[in-house]
Amino acid sequence: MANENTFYITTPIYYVNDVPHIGHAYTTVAADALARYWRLRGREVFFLTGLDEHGQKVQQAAAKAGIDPQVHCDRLAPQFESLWKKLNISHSAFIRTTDAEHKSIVQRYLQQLYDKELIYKDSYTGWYCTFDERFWTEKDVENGLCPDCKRPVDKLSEHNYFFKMGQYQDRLIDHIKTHTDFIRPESRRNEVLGFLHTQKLGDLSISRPKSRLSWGIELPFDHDYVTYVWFDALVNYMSALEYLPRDKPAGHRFWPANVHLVGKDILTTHAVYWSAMLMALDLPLPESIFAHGWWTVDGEKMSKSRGNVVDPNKMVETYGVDAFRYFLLREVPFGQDGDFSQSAMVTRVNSDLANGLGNLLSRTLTLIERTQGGAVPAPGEGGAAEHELQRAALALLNEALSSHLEQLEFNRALEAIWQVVQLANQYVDKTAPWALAKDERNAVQLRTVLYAMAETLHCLSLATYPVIPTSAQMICSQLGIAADFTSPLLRDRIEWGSLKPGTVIHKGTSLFPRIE
RNA sequence: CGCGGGGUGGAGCAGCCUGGUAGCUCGUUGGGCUCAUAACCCAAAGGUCAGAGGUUCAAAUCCUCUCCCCGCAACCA
Repeated sequence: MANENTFYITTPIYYVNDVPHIGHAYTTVAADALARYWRLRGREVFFLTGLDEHGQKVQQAAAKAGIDPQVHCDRLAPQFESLWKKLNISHSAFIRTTDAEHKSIVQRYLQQLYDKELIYKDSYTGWYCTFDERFWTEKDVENGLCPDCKRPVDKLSEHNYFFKMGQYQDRLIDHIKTHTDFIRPESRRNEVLGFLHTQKLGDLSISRPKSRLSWGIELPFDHDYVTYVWFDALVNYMSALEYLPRDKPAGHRFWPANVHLVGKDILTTHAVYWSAMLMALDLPLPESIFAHGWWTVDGEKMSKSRGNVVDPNKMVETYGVDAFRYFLLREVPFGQDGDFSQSAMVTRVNSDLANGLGNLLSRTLTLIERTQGGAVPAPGEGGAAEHELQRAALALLNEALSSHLEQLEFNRALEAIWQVVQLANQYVDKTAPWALAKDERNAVQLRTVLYAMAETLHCLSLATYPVIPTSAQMICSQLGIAADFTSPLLRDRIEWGSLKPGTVIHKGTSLFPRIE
């Protein structure tokens, strides 16, 4: 059972040789929103992301550039680190599989399994493409041709080490059946179950001979081999805990992880391989593996050859970091595929952010500035309209967080939060503070309305912080509230009335400028 | 017959499990307001819920068949 005071969330480690795209940004932003949320709730959060730096492609790319693979990795790693900075990602640690500590931990695990006779040597036969320097399975090969480069492949045998994964099939099925949240969303869970029910789970080839691939972690029990991706990469979720948390020795209190966020393409890897590995190592399985969907671009699959890869750096520069973060999490149910387009992006930003939340803040501040000398007024008793706004806003916001955000239903959470924006706008329209301001006899009523507007925004800042942290902070500072979002402001439910009358506002630049 | 998901106003979706006036966002049209980022608020138009058959007093919702789209089908991040 995971610790109730901690929260451990991971993204996959991204392949260092890749150019960061919208998919990388998506997973990482989602993880960040959850990490920020649980910190606000008062949990101790460990949020891990990082890089997978071994393997064929890195070795080849480095060779081509005539440099050492490690130097190659060191040159590429910053493009991810700088993107995370740009996207305002609050990860606790950044692991690289070439870290010396990671390598030795991987070796320790491999040795453990070898000693338990869960790893054995056997011959591996497959279809080998000399050009791509990789094996293909029977099914991949079409008419004896490499599916990638279309050159003829050869049937080749080589010795390799295998992990006895097959024996965990029944335990896996049982675990997935008895832990309904283990694989999410449910459709993916059914897929994995279907896969495990209809096929015989085989053992897993976990090594490559150095003669073919040298850029990897050497097997501790055979120096002629390196371990292939699985142990190297998946173990990062455990190894990081040993050397990256500030108080290293206690790092393991974060295990089992609360959520591994993954793309749907690597679900089997996590749900089946990683789980079997953990079982073999007698370690608890993660609480939950959540597979999100893919983004298409203008209705088409994103690919280098199509040249339609979305660069998150550009999105941040064009639309702003929070607008991009908001779009990613609002546009599509997490778990389903979605489509990205500039026009959808612009529509979202303008109607939800600029016209909605941004404009609400703007009209509130202007009214307070003009009629109250720039200080949040003390409210009067308040009537039915105020009570209804307060009740509905608190209900919606708390519901959005505790039942939607916590369930990774980001789009629903944001939808519910934005209903509050609409309610507030309706309230303003109905109470017409600009009209109240014309007659001194309505002064109390006016103050009540303005306070309600400001306090609604204050509540909104708390609820939106996980997704749009910079803007939430900005709402508070413009309202004159000294909110420290790094402290557990949300330890309890969002409550009404903590905004102090007399607070001096600081109307600044537009929260979200309209995009024309 | 490999397993699974889906086809709902112009666009994107919810509703289907637990049958009973078809809902949301964007867009369109008309009106209101003027505090606000030409934003906000109200209203209207627009759907035989892929097709056919069946169960039922009643079906988008349950059953059967057909057509179309999409995932999964492991050692490919």
